Formats: sequence, structure tokens, C-alpha cells
Amino acid sequence: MRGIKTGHSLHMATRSRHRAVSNQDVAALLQEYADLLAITGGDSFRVRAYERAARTVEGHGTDITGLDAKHLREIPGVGGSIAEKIEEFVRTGRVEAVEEARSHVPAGVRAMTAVPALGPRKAQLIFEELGVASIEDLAEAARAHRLQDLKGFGPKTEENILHGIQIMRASHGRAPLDAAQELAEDIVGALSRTTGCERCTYAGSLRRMRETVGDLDILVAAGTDEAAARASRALAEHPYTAEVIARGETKTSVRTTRGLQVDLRVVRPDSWGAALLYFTGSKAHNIRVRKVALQYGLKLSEYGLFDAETGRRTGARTEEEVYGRLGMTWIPPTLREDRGEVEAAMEDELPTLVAESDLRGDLHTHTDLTDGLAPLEDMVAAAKALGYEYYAITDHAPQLRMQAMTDEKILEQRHRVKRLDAELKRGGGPRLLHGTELNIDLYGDVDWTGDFLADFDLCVASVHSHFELGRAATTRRLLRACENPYVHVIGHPTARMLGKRSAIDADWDTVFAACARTETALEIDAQPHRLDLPDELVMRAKRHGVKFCVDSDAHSTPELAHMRYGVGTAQRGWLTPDDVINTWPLRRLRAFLRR
DNA sequence: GCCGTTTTCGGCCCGACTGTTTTCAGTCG
Repeated sequence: MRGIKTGHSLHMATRSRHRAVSNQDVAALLQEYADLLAITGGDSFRVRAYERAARTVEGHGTDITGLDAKHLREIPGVGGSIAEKIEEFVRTGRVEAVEEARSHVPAGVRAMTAVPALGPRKAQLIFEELGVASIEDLAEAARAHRLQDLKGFGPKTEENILHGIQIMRASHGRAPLDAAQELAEDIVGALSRTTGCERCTYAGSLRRMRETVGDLDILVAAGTDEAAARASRALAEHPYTAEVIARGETKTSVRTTRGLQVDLRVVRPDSWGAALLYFTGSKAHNIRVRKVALQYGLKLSEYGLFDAETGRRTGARTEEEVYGRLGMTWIPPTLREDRGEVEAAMEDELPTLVAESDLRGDLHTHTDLTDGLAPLEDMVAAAKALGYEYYAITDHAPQLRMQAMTDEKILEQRHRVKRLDAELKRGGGPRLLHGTELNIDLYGDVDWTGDFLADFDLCVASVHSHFELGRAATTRRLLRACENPYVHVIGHPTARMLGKRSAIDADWDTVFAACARTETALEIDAQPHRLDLPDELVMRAKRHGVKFCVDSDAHSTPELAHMRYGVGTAQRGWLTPDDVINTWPLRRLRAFLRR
């Protein structure tokens, strides 16, 4: 797993005023410097050194921004030069060397390297030869066939670049869930602390846990105009605010330094429930609920619930009150997409959704034996802190050559896992499962033979290459993996990367039927750039009777917390705890794995 | 730029794939 470039992170380090920085901010700055060096044709080993440092800083379990140079250098990949730059960044909010590099490369050129199929070398050539310095101009140049004339370019390259731009635009301007969530919590915290703010929360697609977030909707309940003004000012003056787009009495809109738009609405406490419902959406859900209101002779708007004839206000202080007045039980935000939730709520037949607290363990994680950042012991300690009852270590298998796994290395790891498990059994903590993440090859076969696989507690198998085989071949390939008796879970089944790579094309109903028949669980990979299976496919698979497994796919200790996004996706797929094998007690899980 | 020595330089994960070439550069995982 590599850090993916997103348009979103491009703006991370260009904040206009100095504020306390986080590990992520430092990582983004180092990654930006690596990109800039790559574009200007710097030494590739130097580029890699900055990339590596960015990755270890981001995956570091504790805050590094207070450390001095001596302690910074204890972080793998951070030496004297990078430690100095981190110190400079924490102290002053900028780094001279990065500013210098920025002056040579327009921001748009760096953004161009986020286009799949377009790397730093080609982006630089396009900029130098054609003066193209934005994704818009790049698309136009490709459509006008002006790229073909450049050395090393041909019609196919041009086509691939156009396709890459299309994939990016599919998530146009939308932020990944984790970045949106962190920003939202930061802003909600700041606004909640203003005097007279009675309630504050985020709404919109983030509250519904959609896979990406277009803009943040923040809602405040304030009893007086003065309190409303204070909340509005707090947003306008928030350290992440780069530009105030609009500022009125009830609505304030800003653009953050990260490029995301934030809309604040201030309402009176007695219309909180109606407003929260309205600003949570989705639009389709709201339309459906308003129709139900009309049947009751009521009118629902963001300002409250009113008698349609007299216009008299009726209870709307909470969402429960509003749904209740309309003959419904409260509908969890993750279901509000008009996919049958309104009808189910009227019949009191909403599912009891799986919650983060239902999870007893994580079944797909990595260590530094392959591409993870933390040693086995650190990952297990972090899992213990999360209160898990069980925890699987599933490092990559030999087919992914870059990970350099061998039979000896994984057997030696198994030995360590067993020893550690014995200690945990005595001292308390999660029971450990030794597993692996196998690679599903072109034909649906995996890394090891049955003899070898039989000794793992758990085998996840995933697609990591050959994404364009066509539907028939891809379907056959997945079926073969399902039918392998040693494969328990299909990892990130569509192999999509949000804003980066489309899902592989398969006849999913056939695959799901095979999963149900062979008792192969489907993973919901909680990495914010994956969220795979996607929610619509989760719903479809559930109808086939498939079981699921919500995993962090963590490559570092902080990533274990990504689980919440996987749970959001599971909820959007209407899953109950019983549908998810890692909510099961260990005994039941082991029986499933041994079947 | 980092790191670990064969300890202050020389190697750095490395192979597959693609599209462009006519032997290779760029991109990706």
C-alpha cells in the first residue's frame, strides 16, 4: 500500500496562517517536496527518501511535532536533513527549501501528476513543451491531440491520460472520508466551545458516511443572534479557513486551506431536529419524508414541522420527534438514501445495524515484515488498546514480489505470533490468528499449495493486478478463488481505488452466489481510498446470503482506527452484526474458518 | 537523503506492464 496522491492533499501545506501542525501535515509536506523533486528531475533516491519519510511520519503512532531533532531522527527514514526541515516546519509553518521548489513548479503541474498514467516525467515534459499547467488545460491538449507530438507520447498515451482524467473527475473535488471527518471534528469542536452554542454537529454526506464528501455541512443551534454571530465568526476565523465565500445571519460559507467548502447553518433550538434531518439528506430521502408529512397534513422544511392548514408549528426539536410524528422510527443517517428505509421505518422493520462497538476483532492487517510500518508487537499492542478479543496478522504472500515474502519468513513469523499469543492468553489481550493476504493471479490461483495454506488460521485472497481482463475472465478468476477451500475471505473484492482506479468488471451476482455456496466471506476494506466492497454491492451480496468481514487493512497503528469507515459502509449496505463474521465470538469464528 | 557498515561511501525492493520504441523510459504496485 502506498500513500495515494489526491487533489485534496495538494493544498495541505499551503495554509495562510500558522497553526499547530499534525503528523499528517508534516507527511503531506514531505510528500509534496518529494513530488516537486521528482518533477524537476531530482535524484530518484532522494525522492524516495522523502516519500519514505512521509510514509513513516504519517504512520507514526504518536504525535511527532513536539520532538527535537535528536528524537526525530529515531523515526525510520528521518535523518539530519529531514529532521531539520520538520523542525523548521513546526516552528515557522513553512520550509524554505520547499518554498524554493514550489517557485519552479506551478501547483497545477503537481496536480497533473495525480492523474493515473501520468507521472512526474511526462507531466514535466508537457509543461515545458506545451506550457500546460492545469488538469483542465491537460484535458484540452489531449482532446486536441497535441500530446501525440511529444517525444515518448503516442495515441494510446493520450487516450490513457484522458481516461485517467475521467476517473479523477468521477470523484471531482470530493474529499476522502477520513480527511473530511478529521476536519469536521476539528470545526465542530471549535464551534461547540463558543458561548451560547447549544448544539453543534456535522450533517450532509459525511454524516451519511458516503464514500467521498463534496462539502461539509455544519449545523449549530443557538438561542440568540449574538450566539449565532459568535459561531459564524469562529468558523470565519478558524485556522483552516482560507477564504470566506459568504457570510449572513444564518449561513456562512468558507473554503478551507485544504480546498474543501464548509457551510455553516445556524438554527433555533426548537427547529434543530427538522434542520438536522434536512441538512443530512440525502435529497431523495428528504423528498420521500416530505411526502409522508403531506399525508399526515403536515409540512416539513428545514425550519420545522408545521400544520399544512394552520401553519402552526409542531414538535421538531429532535430527529426522533420528527420521524415519530410521521409514524416512523428514527432512521440511522447511513440508511437515508431512499433505498426502502422510509417504508421499513413505517413498518418498524429497520435492521439493527452493525456498529463499531460490535466488532470483536480485525482480520486483515500488516506488519513491517512486508509493507506495514510497525513491528508485530506494536500492532498487537495497539489492537489490545482497542479492546479486541482477537486479531489476525495477514502479511502479503510471495507473489507480490516487491514485498519479498518467503516461506521461511512467514513460518518464522508464525512462530513469533504463537509465542506472543501464549503470553496474551495468560496476560489478557486479543487472541492472535496467523494469516496471510494471498494474491489472486490472472487465473484465480493463489500463492501457495493446499498443504502450506492449511496451516494458516486465516487466508484472505485479493486481486492486486490485471484489472482489465474483461467481465468473463474476471468472473472466472474470482470464482476460482472462492472455490479454493483454503480461502476464507476475498479481500477488497473490486480492487477499486477512489479517484484513481475503477472497479474490476465482473458478473457480481454470479460471484456472490459462489461466495454464499462456498461460505467465502467478502471483505469490506475500511481504507478510506478503498471502501471495498462498495455499499451497493454489499446490499446485493447480502441478498445472496453472503457473510462479510469488516477489516482495517491497516499498514500502521493509526490505521487500525479506519475501521469506522468500513462500519459506515457496512451500515450503508444494511448489514446487521450477524452478517459480519468479526462480530462473532472467537469460537464461532474459528468454526467458520475451519469449515 | 538515509543507512549501515565490507564504518564516511555505495547501495537503496524490484519486477511487470505498457506504449513507445528498435532497445527503452515511464508508471505502477
